[in-house]
Amino acid sequence: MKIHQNIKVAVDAVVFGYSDNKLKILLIQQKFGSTTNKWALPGGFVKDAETLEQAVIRELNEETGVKANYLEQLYTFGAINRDERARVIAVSYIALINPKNYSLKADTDAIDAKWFDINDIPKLAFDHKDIITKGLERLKAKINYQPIGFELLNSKFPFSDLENLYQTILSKKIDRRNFRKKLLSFEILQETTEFQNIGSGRPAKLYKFNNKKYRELEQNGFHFEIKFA
Amino acid sequence: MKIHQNIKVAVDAVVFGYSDNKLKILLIQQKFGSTTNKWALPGGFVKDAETLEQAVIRELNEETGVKANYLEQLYTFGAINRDERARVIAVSYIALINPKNYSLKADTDAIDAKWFDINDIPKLAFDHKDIITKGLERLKAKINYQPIGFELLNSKFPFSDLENLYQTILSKKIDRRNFRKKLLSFEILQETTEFQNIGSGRPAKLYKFNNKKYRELEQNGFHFEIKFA
DNA sequence: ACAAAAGTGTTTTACATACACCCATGG
DNA sequence: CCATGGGTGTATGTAAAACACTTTTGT
Repeated sequence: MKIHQNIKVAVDAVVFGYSDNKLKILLIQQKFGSTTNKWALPGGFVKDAETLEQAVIRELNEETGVKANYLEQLYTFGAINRDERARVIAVSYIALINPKNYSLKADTDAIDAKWFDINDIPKLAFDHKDIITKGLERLKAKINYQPIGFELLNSKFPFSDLENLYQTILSKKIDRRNFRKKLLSFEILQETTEFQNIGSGRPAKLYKFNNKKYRELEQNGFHFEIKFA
Repeated sequence: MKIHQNIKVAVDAVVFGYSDNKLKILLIQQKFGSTTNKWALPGGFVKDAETLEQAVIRELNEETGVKANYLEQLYTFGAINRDERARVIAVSYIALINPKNYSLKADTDAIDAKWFDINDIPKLAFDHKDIITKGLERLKAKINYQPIGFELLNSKFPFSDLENLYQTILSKKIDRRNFRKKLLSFEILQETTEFQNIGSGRPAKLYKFNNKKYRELEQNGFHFEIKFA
């Protein structure tokens, strides 16, 4: 096969995290190199002997030290001049992680990694802003018909966390009673015996997402779906 | 930028058509070359100076002579051995066309192109079967929340065509009265004064999809959505 | 007159929405 | 006892689902 093609393949990850009731994105900064000082999505070139997914996982680990619980291909960006240095197409992914589970290795020699509030993203390299926009759209759409929000929370969480998560991501108020009623009706949340005590207010009962139950229900044709006008 | 990467980038299209009340897919057959006799999705390598989308459009035109009204990126397939000859990643697209608008140029020297019933797909090259599966999933999901079905029909069509299209793609019976009521409630269908007379039965009034009206409504927050258990 | 497809309304059921007060704890 | 956040039920509105007969044409 003699094809003369000079296109490089990269992967980039839009990593979402949730903490302090805010939706965040994980960005890195090359401390040295051609794009110094510009923040960018974690990512890099795919190796000849690894799949796209392996490449994202590897790059994420190398650059930030995190491992995503949830990883999903987002979109492939192929504009001709998205990288001025060469023709590079970027296969992008979205990842969900719980920031509390990792301390970013911001101390390595080459790279700084930080969480940024989704509403306070700095100027980014390449077309990474577009990738984030697309990623956010996907996230907003997806939490309505797949129970992926749990990936952003602690494994045991109070109902209010889940509620705030949805309100934050969708940027809208949701009635507490209706939300709770709906979620509980799915029977994929498991009540624990534990409580969380913040300091003021009544302690909140903690729940767990029952993934096994969810998969069972899914098999039987159940379809997770939330609709809040 | 010195990256030693030996990965080629290709595009492939899952082209859906609808005729004789059947959902079809457009496949090509290399008459000569390494994959002779195996049917495959139309597609090919991306040129250095064209975008991914331009590449699909070009390949589609070269190999089959069709031009898609609707084209949407589907997924990027990056398994390591999906093509035994080299490492090739495939950015796949789905396209919708009305087969009646094109006669396939099955007469060219190198390639045969044919419509295949979705339920009667031959053995395919590479992982093209997987790509079709993914494409079909996307199509099934998407006709429920975007008015793309019209792209598969004549610009003026009887209600029964639309109804059959949905029933065929979703593989389920839909109540005629409820379907009609729902679609009409959106006010994106324009009644024409024409009728279609098949030969037996009462002639059917023809409708047009009012794209302009749809875009207006969309702007005002309207969201096309069909739900049939 | 009959076969074939188009066209048409009403009733029932389920789910989404709207809405406000009491409870348990810490300070 | 007050501030803070957690927990709960009901009534109303709206859209989905179920369901069968009449109309228009060709033969």
